[in-house]
Amino acid sequence: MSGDHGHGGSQVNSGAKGIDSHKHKDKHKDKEHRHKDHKKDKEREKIKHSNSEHKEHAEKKHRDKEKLKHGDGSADKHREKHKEKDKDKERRREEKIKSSHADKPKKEKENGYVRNTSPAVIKSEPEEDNGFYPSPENNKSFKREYDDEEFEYKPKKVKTEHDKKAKKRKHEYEEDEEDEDIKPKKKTKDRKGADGKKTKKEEEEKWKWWEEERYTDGSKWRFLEHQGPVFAPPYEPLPGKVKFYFDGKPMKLSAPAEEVATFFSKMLEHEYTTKDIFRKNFFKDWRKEMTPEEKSKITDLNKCNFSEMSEYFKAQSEARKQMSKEEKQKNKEENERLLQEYGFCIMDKHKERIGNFRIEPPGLFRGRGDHPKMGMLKRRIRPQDIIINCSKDSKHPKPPAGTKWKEVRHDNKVTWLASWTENIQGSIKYIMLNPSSRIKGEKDWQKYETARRLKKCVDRIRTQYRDDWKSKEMRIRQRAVALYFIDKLALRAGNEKEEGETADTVGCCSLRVEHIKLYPKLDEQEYVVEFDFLGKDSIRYYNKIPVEKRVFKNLQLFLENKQQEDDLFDRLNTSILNKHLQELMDGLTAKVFRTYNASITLQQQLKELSCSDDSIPAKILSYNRANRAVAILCNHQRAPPKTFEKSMQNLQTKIDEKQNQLSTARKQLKAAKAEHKASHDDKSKKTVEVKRKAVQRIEEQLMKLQVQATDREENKQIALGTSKLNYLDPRISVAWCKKSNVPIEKIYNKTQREKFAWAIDMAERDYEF
DNA sequence: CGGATAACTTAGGATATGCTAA
DNA sequence: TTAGCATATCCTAAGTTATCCG
Repeated sequence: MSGDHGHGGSQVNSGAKGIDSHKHKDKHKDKEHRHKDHKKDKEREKIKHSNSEHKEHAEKKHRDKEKLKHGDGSADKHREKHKEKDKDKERRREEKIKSSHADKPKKEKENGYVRNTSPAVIKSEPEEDNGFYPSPENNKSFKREYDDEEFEYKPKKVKTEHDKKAKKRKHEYEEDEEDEDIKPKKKTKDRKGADGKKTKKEEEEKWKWWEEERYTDGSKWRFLEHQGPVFAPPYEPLPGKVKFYFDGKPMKLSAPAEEVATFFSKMLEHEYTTKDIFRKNFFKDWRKEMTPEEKSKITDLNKCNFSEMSEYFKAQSEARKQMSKEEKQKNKEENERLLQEYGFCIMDKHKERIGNFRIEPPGLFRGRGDHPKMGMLKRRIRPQDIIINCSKDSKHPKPPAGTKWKEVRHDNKVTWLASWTENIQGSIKYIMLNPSSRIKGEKDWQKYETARRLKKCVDRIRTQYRDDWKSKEMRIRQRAVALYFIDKLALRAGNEKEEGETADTVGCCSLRVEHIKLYPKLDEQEYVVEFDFLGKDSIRYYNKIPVEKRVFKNLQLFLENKQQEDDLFDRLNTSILNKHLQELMDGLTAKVFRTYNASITLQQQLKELSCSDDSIPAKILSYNRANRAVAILCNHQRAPPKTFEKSMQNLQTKIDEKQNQLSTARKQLKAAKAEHKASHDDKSKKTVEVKRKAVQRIEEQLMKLQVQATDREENKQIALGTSKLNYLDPRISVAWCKKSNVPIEKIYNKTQREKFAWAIDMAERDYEF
């Protein structure tokens, strides 16, 4: 059954990224489309969905698209609408908060692997909701018990007393409280100074959240205190000597206009400042910042000369590089101070690192790929734009002097500390914790547990979707073929996107006719499908893959009577797909397949490639190759580093040198041997040994270099980081390290070890995904 | 029920840091 | 000691998914 599902790597023939990755650009030239029409279209589509024939459906969709090309360019309407929406949002949010206390959890989703939560228990919750479900079968163990096979865990006894205390303690969570949770820290403190190895001790005593019980009521924390975000530094006007010229004449700009001009000048080197859309968007937004006089004068971007500004910033960054050691040190210390002050929060008695405590500075928006909004002004975020989230009983962060927060709320059903609405897409941005935090780690762990549950039923699911290829219902067939692609090719789900708001990219469900080509016969193979589309981040996915006859026939059917720009799966979207998946397995969604296939591939490949008597570098090469197979499967590409050729050359030079060294050493060894044969004395014997050792050492070094070269070459266009960080169950890697006697540091750097601390701590050598 | 959207994960490139060889 | 490069970290855009709401 699963024979069809090897993800060895060769099947993915990734196309070159970069230059050609944005080639689909002019497809939907006229992107000036309007909300209103769109709405109507959607309404019409509703009806369609329920009863129209497939053929009609496709045609209609197409017609609708055509229609979209004649809009009234109602940008203002659009904006107005946005405002109203914003107000609406806020109102809803308020209501939500108010009612959130009454809200009982609907589903015990928070712990995907906690499956046996009984409703009876929910009802019997005490008034003072402490967030844990009392477990009937209490265990005395301090460790959270989890069973790899069953994905259950039994919470230890709830300590209500403990929790009340926490509330009383309010602002004082000094480490010297008698609380058992923080005792270890106290010990550390005591030892400081007296013990030279204090940092090591501290690390040993890091909090093991994975040995504690989790919240099962949907709350994310009990107590949250932080300092609020760090704002972008205010704009510093240019020195008078740095001038901007319009139409050859110097012109002093007002501060707001000047600031926006500097954004542009800093990007002058980049190719995209030459792009029409970029320039158009920039100029439009820039003019909004100008005084009426400026506006009337500066009428044409082409007559603007930013070069002095550009030179000035180049010089500045050069100067920064040339800074003396002391200055650099000073900078570093300042950064460290900021980090210490704002980079941490207290969540439930533990100090946790914040991921992004700095507010995004203003600048020009650069979307990826062919983005219709590139060049627009990303406005400066002020305190009155920020919503703070913290617990009621915490010391609330202070807004900068003379300012106010937009709102301070206390919503413990979410994990963010602060949020604001960004002005380009109107989406919300958040300040959240670092991946090493409990709240992120638990979620990550849970993600892999869900994937492991998929492992257990994937055969059943595969059987089913193969069966569904034969369904008499079009929607079922489409669903089944899409799922097959998601499973076999690790495609993303592919939500619909609003045209004109973002780059034109697709995933599985949003594939269009133009993205695939069918070849009944290609070279030696039958039933080949060629994929060519831009996926997330406008990274090109290019792949030719033989599929089963039935899939092929279905695809032909789906394509009937459709235009290039019609949806391949016109009866499917991510919502339908995920609903179906949910029925197949609790917690199953499209992306779980990516996680599952990535992790299982790593495990398989490691088994296949590893050789126990390889040297460490060779083992690491094997690991990287296994990792690479996953990266190729998931299409994690990167632009070849600018210095790639050079660095390869350097490495080759080193190899050549090493080879010379080796032959010299070998000659010397030979000579020494001859010498020894002649004289048979102790001294010459020793020399032989020394020389032999030298040869061995150089051989090893050479091998290491060669391995490194291979690795680097193979990695030219492949990014390993994304899969390592997001798709590969870290316990597989940890177990492999233990089995292979490879130090974990060779696989995970410091940050990664912090993120995966839970896995490093709990996975044994025999761990199986 | 479907569209909108809040919340959160995943993503590649840019920039900073720090190590090594000259 | 420092330039040059490799690696780590930062940054924030772009996805997915569940839920909300009319």
